Amino acid sequence: MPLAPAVQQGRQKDSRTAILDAAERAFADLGFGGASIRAIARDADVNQAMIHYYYQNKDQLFSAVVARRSGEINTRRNLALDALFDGDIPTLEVLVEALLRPTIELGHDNERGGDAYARLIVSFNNSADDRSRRAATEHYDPIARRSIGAIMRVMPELEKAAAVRGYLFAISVALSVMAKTGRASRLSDGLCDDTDTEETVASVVAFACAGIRALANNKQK
Amino acid sequence: MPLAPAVQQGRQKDSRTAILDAAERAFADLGFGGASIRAIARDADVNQAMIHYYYQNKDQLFSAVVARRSGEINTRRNLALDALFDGDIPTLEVLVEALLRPTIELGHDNERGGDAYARLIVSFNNSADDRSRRAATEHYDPIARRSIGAIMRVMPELEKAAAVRGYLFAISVALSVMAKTGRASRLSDGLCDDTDTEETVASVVAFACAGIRALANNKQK
DNA sequence: GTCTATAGTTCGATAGAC
DNA sequence: GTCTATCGAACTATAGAC
Repeated sequence: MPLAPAVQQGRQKDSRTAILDAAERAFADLGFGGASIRAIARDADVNQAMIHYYYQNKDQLFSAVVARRSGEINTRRNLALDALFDGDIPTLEVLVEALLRPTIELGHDNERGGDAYARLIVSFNNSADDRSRRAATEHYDPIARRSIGAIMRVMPELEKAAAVRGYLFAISVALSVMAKTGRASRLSDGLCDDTDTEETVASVVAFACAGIRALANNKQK
Repeated sequence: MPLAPAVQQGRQKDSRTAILDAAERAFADLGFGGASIRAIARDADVNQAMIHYYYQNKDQLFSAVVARRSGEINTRRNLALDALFDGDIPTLEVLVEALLRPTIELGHDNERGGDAYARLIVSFNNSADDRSRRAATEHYDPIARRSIGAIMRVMPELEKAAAVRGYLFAISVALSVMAKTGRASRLSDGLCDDTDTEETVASVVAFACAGIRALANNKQK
């Protein structure tokens, strides 16, 4: 009796996500160049040739890893922005929390491997090679533009250059918090462990909002 | 007539720094795993075997790259801290600027290759592999502890956990500014190019100080 | 879809001549 | 110190059987 198509499809999907999960960890921990398809296949418990069958080559595998996560973050952010601006203009705190929460929560979701993607996004967000630039531009520039526009609506006195800076500064803080691996607790001798998601969100939001307001007062040029 | 020792020594030193410069660019652009000793040797215009002769292996070459820059930053930061606390307690703005300026200025010093090191430091500061952790712990934890202590002296009402967070947030903003490669100007349609070092320092300092003060008001736990 | 086998590169590191 | 030559291992990607 041949395998039912449903079962085959189920196994396909499992293999595909197992590959993405393993690739995400590998790219995050070893970088694109340091990660090897062989090791990813071993980690995902699939045959090496399957990775080429599903994703053709290493570059497209990398793209698939980024696309999966950015899609989720962008969807959540866009929904939050839609909801925020359908009535009164929200406060800066509410807006910034809506922007940063999806990112920080994903980074704290270790069960789903969010910690690995956190390190990965920090890496390509700060790298200058073509592959990294493409990932950032393609997957994150549109939502960045919309977010900057939202900040300017909430704080009309902020010049555009300051709003861009404020957004980038806030995101960099949120990303580094996502990717931090024991550095906070090491430096504080265990006093500050960053495990508590709500406490982390509150700290980052407070820090970023005060910073953005300071950029409004601190006249540039 | 044999070569004079002075000439030989001069060439040695040039080769060593040429290797470090090329390695810094390679590690920053391609990651540790993606960089190859062969390509570094080609870029530095030295024989491949010379890299092993001077630095034994890839890991020790990486260490040497990090040590060269961190030594400079740490020296400048320690001198600044010594000077700041020999009389009255400085303001938070003065302290934060003293902490961040060496880092930001190095990142803007493209002629000396500081932009490459900027990307490199962001990379290992946010990575979880042993090599990156070792680089961060060994070269930057001591000055980080001293800096956190200084922040607490300037703001006695700040709890230690908040001071640690404030320091890490401020550093992450400064580092991401160093490493940013056209993203600010792309998102602002050229309005904000981050070429002006003084303007950048002023923005980051204003943002970070306001953020740290907000952490003091925002009672944790 | 799944696998083996392998072609074709490139890598880090070393040995040894000069 | 500087170089060539090379070993042995790892890599990406593909061809082709089932």
